[in-house]
Amino acid sequence: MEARAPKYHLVMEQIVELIAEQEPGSPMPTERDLAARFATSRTTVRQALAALAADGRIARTQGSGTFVAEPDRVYVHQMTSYSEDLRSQGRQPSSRILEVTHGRALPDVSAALGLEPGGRVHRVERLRLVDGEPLALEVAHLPGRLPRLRAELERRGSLYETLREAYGVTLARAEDVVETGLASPHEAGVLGVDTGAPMLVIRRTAHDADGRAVEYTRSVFRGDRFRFVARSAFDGAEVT
Amino acid sequence: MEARAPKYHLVMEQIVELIAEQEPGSPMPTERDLAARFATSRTTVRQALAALAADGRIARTQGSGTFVAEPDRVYVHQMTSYSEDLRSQGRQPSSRILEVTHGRALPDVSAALGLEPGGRVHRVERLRLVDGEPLALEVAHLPGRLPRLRAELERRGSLYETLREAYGVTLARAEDVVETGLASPHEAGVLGVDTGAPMLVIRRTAHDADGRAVEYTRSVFRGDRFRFVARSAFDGAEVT
DNA sequence: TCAAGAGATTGGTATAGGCCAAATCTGCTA
DNA sequence: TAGCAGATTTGGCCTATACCAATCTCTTGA
Repeated sequence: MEARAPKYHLVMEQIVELIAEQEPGSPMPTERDLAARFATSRTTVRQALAALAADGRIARTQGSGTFVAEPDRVYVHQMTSYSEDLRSQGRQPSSRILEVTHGRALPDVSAALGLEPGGRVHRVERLRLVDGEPLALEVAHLPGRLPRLRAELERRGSLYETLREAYGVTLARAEDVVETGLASPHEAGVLGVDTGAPMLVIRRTAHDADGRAVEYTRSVFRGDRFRFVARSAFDGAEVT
Repeated sequence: MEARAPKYHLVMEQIVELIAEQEPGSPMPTERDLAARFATSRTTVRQALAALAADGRIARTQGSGTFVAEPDRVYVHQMTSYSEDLRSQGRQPSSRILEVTHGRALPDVSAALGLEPGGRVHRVERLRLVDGEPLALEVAHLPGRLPRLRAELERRGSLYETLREAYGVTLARAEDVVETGLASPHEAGVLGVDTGAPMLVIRRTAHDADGRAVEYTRSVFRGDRFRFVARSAFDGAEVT
């Protein structure tokens, strides 16, 4: 039942010991040095380093080197306002609109929004930052007529505020499905992570008070930094 | 801003097209065949296949081959009983006790439970299965005196039921922190996934009505199958 | 005919090395 | 002294190959 540990995992553990007493920011030996030190190939070292990077324990910069890192965790509580939540942690949230389009919905989107296949939706792609650093890439899909959406959104910043004030759309309830994903090249590029890095994906479907689906949003958070916090009062629920 | 897509990502997309019309269970070309077909190295093909396996779209068996798979998703709602939730989805949940120990808590555990460093805790390691297939590895840490814990737990199956009925411990509220993780060799072995496969990790801290921490549990779910669902009523919360 | 063993096939892991891209350093010139 | 160009360093990506482990198929013997 006990799986044999691959060599790169052992190397990873050795690297953890190596950096245990190092201050965040301090440089580590190069990949080539680590390979010589651990008498292994550079590829094996790279696998070990990738796993540590996925956990935010090291930061790797091409051309510069690999550095010990303190995981800079961001916690977001489900029931609270994202921005207020971050501010209460002393963080500075901001966001940037990357693209706003209007076109046919892909099958998963139209299904989530209860549209007929190929129905038209507005698509808003935003980058979410904390203290100026990218944290998440969010693509919202919104059905219905939303004239001048980009301008209205740029004026207010908040998508929900925009929906409510500019279009009379008020959200009543939402369902978040949390899962893992691997960063696509596009996501990797805008978030400053590697393609294939583990990400925390949240797919939200929100409905208004009449039960109409008014939003389907897929958000991809950096797995090394983001933590989703859900609280519950007990009724015997045993999630685990 | 657009990152160059690594070759393995392109190969992955080609493989997706290749299997788009295939039935789940149907065999795919071998790694060596795919490498020849896409004029690339087997290592690059393997990277592409690993990404698809992480999403549950293919199943890889050493010595046998690689097969198209239908992601067999399991959805668990935060506010409901795990077992009842699964049964309502027509699934058959079960669990198996792997190990029950009593010893010194590691620093993260003692911190989570508000114990002094090295304080003693009971540790219960369980495998969670759905329809006979491993889904999660769960390690619960429980403070206090819990005599004959293993026997009591084996009698009842449910940890919370055991705590309540055998030890008078009733949980009042819990906080779940959801994050990504990579499967350790141990986790990989018991869950039947590869070391390093992306996992959804839920760390739960539960308190009783007096605010005492009575449980700290880390659960590691297969990222290719497990989805954590959280619902909220709106108060302007904008998680994404 | 069935079971066991041998051989073939296929995925799993690792090595050695090459080449490219990003960052940094060094040296030269204005 | 500052800026720029070139060289160097270091991480990022890929190739070719070898070997091992798990599974499947075929052959042989009882």
